[in-house]
Amino acid sequence: MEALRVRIRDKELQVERGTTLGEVFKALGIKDAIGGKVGSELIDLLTPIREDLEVTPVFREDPESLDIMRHTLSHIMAQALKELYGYDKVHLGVGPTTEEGFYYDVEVEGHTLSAEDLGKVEEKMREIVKRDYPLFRKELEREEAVKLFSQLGEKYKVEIINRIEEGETISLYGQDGFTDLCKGPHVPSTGMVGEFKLTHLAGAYWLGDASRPMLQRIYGIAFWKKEELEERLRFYEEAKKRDHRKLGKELELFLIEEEVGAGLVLWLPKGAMLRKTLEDYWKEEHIKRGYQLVYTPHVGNARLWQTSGHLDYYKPNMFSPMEVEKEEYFVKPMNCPFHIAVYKSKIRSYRELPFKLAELGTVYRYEMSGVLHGLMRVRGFTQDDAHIVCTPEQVEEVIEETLEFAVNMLKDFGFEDFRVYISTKPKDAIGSPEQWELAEGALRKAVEKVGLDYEVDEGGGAFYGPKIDVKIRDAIGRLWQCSTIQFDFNLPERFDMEYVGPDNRRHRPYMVHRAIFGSVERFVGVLLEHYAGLLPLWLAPVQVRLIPISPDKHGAYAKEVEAYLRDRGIRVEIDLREERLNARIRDAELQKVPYILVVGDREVENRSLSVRHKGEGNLGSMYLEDFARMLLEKVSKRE
RNA sequence: GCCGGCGUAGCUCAGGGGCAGAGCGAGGCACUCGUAAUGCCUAGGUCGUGGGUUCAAAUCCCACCGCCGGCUCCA
Repeated sequence: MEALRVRIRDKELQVERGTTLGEVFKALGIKDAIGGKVGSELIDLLTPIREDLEVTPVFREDPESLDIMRHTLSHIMAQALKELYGYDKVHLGVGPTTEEGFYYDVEVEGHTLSAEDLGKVEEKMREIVKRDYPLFRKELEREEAVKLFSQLGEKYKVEIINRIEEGETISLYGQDGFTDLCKGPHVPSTGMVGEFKLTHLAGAYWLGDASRPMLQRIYGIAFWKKEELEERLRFYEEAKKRDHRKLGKELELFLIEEEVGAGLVLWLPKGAMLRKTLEDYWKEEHIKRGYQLVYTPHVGNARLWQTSGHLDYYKPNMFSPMEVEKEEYFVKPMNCPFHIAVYKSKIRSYRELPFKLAELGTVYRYEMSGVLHGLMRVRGFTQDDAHIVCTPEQVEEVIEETLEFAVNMLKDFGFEDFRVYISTKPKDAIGSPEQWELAEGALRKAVEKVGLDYEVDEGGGAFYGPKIDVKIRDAIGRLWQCSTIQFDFNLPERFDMEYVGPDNRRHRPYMVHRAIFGSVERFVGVLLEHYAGLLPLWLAPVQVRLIPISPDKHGAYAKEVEAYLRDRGIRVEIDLREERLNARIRDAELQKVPYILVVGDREVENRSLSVRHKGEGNLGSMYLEDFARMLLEKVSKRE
């Protein structure tokens, strides 16, 4: 019998081939291990040892243990479904773990699962957990496996088996009367799982392929500790409270309605004010940094979109054309062809480069109905777009400046935590290797110089050039894609863009597209969720709400205060309703207005204000002039 | 686009073959009030749209539109 060596920490053990990891741990007196790690690969206690190994035990404290336990829960869920709806009726797809739990894609013959079923399934799962069935693991030859799963009626599993590569082990896991094709790892018995809850139900194409059948996906979340599970559920509640669609309605910021059209946004007065503040700031910053602002049309001749290549590659996302004087026109899905037309309006010298054009350009894209989502995913949106045309020598500096600009602007909106992704050359790319090398090098150097960590998505770039994406982390930890800096080796060729160099010859420039917010609509959505609707003073559509205690007696003074503040650019609203003071304060609080000014006899007499701040509460009395000065100071500092 | 759920007053929602409801909001009246909801009265709905079943449809069935959760897509 062949002896194998297993190293665990400082211990080494000689074992027979086929001994399981669980047996090894037991022999070494290692208790409570959930599984083991070999390199970066997780194995479980049921896994037989076939070669010399160095194993690190995984305990409940280790984050990897969650993955093992969650995986078993997805099997327990599958068994529960089979027991409830019949072993021959439930056909299993895939059942992997997720970042916070697990799911299983299933098809239940003759029954469509609905939300009410989740409770039943959960109950059955708890039963299986309580019975504490031991799990078994088996290995099979391909033919045997195909035969077994064909007999079980598991058509999707058979398909998976046929996709497993030659030479790979085909393993089964199961408990009680349940067997599943599975790579593992698992906990050794159904009683060893943590706290869980089934959360929701959704459709999912088999293998993510729209031409394949649609299965039902049941999602669950799972943690070792009840508190962790509850914390996660609270997180969902919190996210729900911050939902920008809900806040947009409550704060009267925007409206999306059927009568106008799906995915088309109406900005209500308060939302429009917020947007204006944001856009004014954006424009000022761009002018400061040497960008030139332009305005371009909403539609363009088909020939333009032919030249740009959009009609060849992007047409499914474009709104249908309209005919104008026997020619086709398209509503723009992007601004680039127009900006290029601006660039090409005269011969450009190298002395003009880098040439930076910027526009808050509203584009329209035909998005599939199922993906629309509040302001985050719409059919008409405003890109904070810019195109930078430069020489090869300038590329590095341009990218660095652009990235630094983007990050600083996002910081001004209160975002501190950024994730940067660089996407490099894909297989079917255009452009020369030198171009790609220069561009990718510039992207890396820029990120490093700005001092950000980054991940590289090898081969994840567009065919026409590499890019940097910046994601921001919001107040409750979610990541949102915002900025993009994208090289384009395609359009300069297609549009035959040129500049005259110091050698008096014509050269092809480099061009980058870039956006900082990405889309103004989406960015406003992210801001609302980040701040839970309580926007910073400089962005708040209404900064001050004035409440005269008696509109009759104190209304005149309140109007005077209103005019004084408005003259100084402060966004102020006055509440003259014949309502109780408390009621009006409550309304202002619910509208999340940063400052509430109460004026009554005392204030009228000494020309002061009683100041109440959202969050800090009653701040006491201030003179009007002092208050205005303080407010303007805070606004200018973007507090 | 696909799967499932949902669509009732401006908003949040109840009702589920037999008279269309509540709270908030809106308008009116009274109260004249000092830091998170004063009371009373009134108006407001083709029950998403169209078709069908039925003596009778908000309610049951079909189609469409929209929304929600996902899948997919995002050169």
